[in-house]
Parts: sequence; C-alpha cells; structure tokens
Amino acid sequence: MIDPANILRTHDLKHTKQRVRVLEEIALDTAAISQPELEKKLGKEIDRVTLYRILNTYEDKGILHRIMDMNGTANYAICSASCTEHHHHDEHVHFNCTTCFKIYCLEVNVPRIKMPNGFTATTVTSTAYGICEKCNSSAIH
Amino acid sequence: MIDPANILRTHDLKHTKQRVRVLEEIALDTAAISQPELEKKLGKEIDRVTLYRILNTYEDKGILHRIMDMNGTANYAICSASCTEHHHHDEHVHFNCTTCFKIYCLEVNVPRIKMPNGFTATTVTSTAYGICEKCNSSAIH
DNA sequence: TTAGTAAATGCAATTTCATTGCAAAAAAGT
DNA sequence: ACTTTTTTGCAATGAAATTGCATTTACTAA
Repeated sequence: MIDPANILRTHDLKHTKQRVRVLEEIALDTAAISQPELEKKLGKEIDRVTLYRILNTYEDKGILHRIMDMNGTANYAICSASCTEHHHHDEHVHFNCTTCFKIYCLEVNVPRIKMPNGFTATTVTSTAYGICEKCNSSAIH
Repeated sequence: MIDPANILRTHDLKHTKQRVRVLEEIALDTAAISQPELEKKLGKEIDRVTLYRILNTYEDKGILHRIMDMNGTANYAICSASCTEHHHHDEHVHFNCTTCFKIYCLEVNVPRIKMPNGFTATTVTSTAYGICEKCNSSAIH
C-alpha cells in the first residue's frame, strides 16, 4: 500500500491534510481517476483551485502521471517507483474501458516502433480501448 | 488530392462554402491541424460556433478523425477511405512533434498487443512524441 | 425559374472549466 | 511560542464550449 506521508517526505513537499487526502483517494483504486471524479469526491473538503494545484505539483514531482482520455479529460494514476522529477517512465499500455470509462495502467510495455526516416521519437504511448476485467465479469454473471 | 464537393456528396451533407473551406484547409497539410489553429485561420470567414458544428459532423460521419494531444486539445486529420460512420479505422501511429507541435499520421500500423486476462480490446492507438522530419532537417541546416 | 421547406449559419447569451491575485491560515525550523 | 515560508481558499478574471433563435442558404419539385 502507499504511504502518503512518506511520499510527501521523499519529494520535499510539506505535509498538509489536503495533499494526503488526494493521494489516499487516488490510491483507493488501481484504475486512474479523472479530475472531475476527484473534484466530485473531494469538493467538500478541498477547494477546486487547491486540487488543481496539488495535481500539478504531483505531476511535476513525478508522483502522479497524467493520462488524457479521448474527451480531453485529465486522469491521474500513481507513478511507478522509477518516475523522477520531470522524467516520467509511464511507458506501459493504458486501457480505457468503454463501459465504465475507467483507465487502467497495464503491466504491459509499449512495443518498439520503428519510425519513418527523419522522425526521431523520444517517447511512445499506447492506449487500448475495450472492456475491462470488472465489466467483462459482471456481464457474464 | 481530396475533392471536398465529392466528400460532401458521398456523405449526404449539404454543400456549403464553410464546409468546403474546412476540408480545403485541413487537406493543405499532411499533418493534423488543431482546433485553435483552424479557428485562427478561418475565424474571419467562419463563425466559431459553425466551425465546432462542422468538425463534429465530420467526425460523426467518419470524414475526419480526432486526435487528442497531451494538452487535451483536439486535432483533426482526414480519415483514410476505410472509415465509415461511427466506426473509425485510424489504427496507425500518430506522431506529436514536440518542437512544432504538429501531429502526423504515420504509415505505420499499431502493433498487436496481448491483453491481460479479462481485458478485451477492440481498438489500440499508439502515439510517439519527438522531433518531426521538418524540424529535424531545419535544425541541421 | 421560382416557390416552398428543410437545414446550416451567425450572433447573443449562457454555461462550464481553468487561471490569477491576494489575504488568511497552516507548516516547519528556531 | 515566535518567525518565516508555503499552502490554502475565496473572489475575480479569463478562456473555451454550448444553446437558443432569427436569418440565410441549399435543395426539391412544380
């Protein structure tokens, strides 16, 4: 499990209850959570603006990584341990469920792709769309 | 080259000068063009709202496909011929240039990815970030 | 060619979402 | 407990997208 206090300490961020709450909320689910969902869940406790600022600093510090969905909405997931400030290593496949709209970070690496002449790629992302584990099993039963 | 009048006819869309202009503008470049760029170029001729509506109907009809960049901005490119209404076949790699911010549709297919148990994927997209052909060559000279 | 009707456009108003400035509150160190 | 620095919340601003409606434009059939 994640330890919010420890994460904040190792990234030289002050320990505030708002920052802890955001990490707790995101850690509840293995799927990424969207900014609007977070806002709905934490809106009573945390000001909208503060939430924006916390998410931005977490992204800068490499604590969270941001995944844009097909609607241009930001989704956030906890970075793997190898992420460092200004250098994310989220080179795994993302899975967007078209039923529950959750985004999962799969334990599958993005395959190597050879670029056409003249194009040099530094990062490659890969996103799959379909039905997730939970939605598939609830459809069967 | 693309023929706007023909595209409109084959998709049962009325021929208007605004619709033709949008297609012409998008066909000028092989790269995808962002909504704000389109707005800047066509803002004098076409109302902002009309542009939104045209882009939406083109996407619905499978004439354009929409690519979200990392900022959540919509970019549009002309669909390959195999796109039909409500079923896009843009399963090629997209390239986002981090210098000029243009998005290219590469002639490279998205590789097959095996999903974890329980996850069933219907579509997979792949996006590379880096320096495009033009920006690379202008950096050398 | 012209009249009728169905659809697309442009404008104004509204709504939604993100950002900025600043005063008050809260952390961390002494 | 006191001081300094950072974070938070609120209000105001700014930017982007959406809706309603009157006007204009495209298409069809006489």
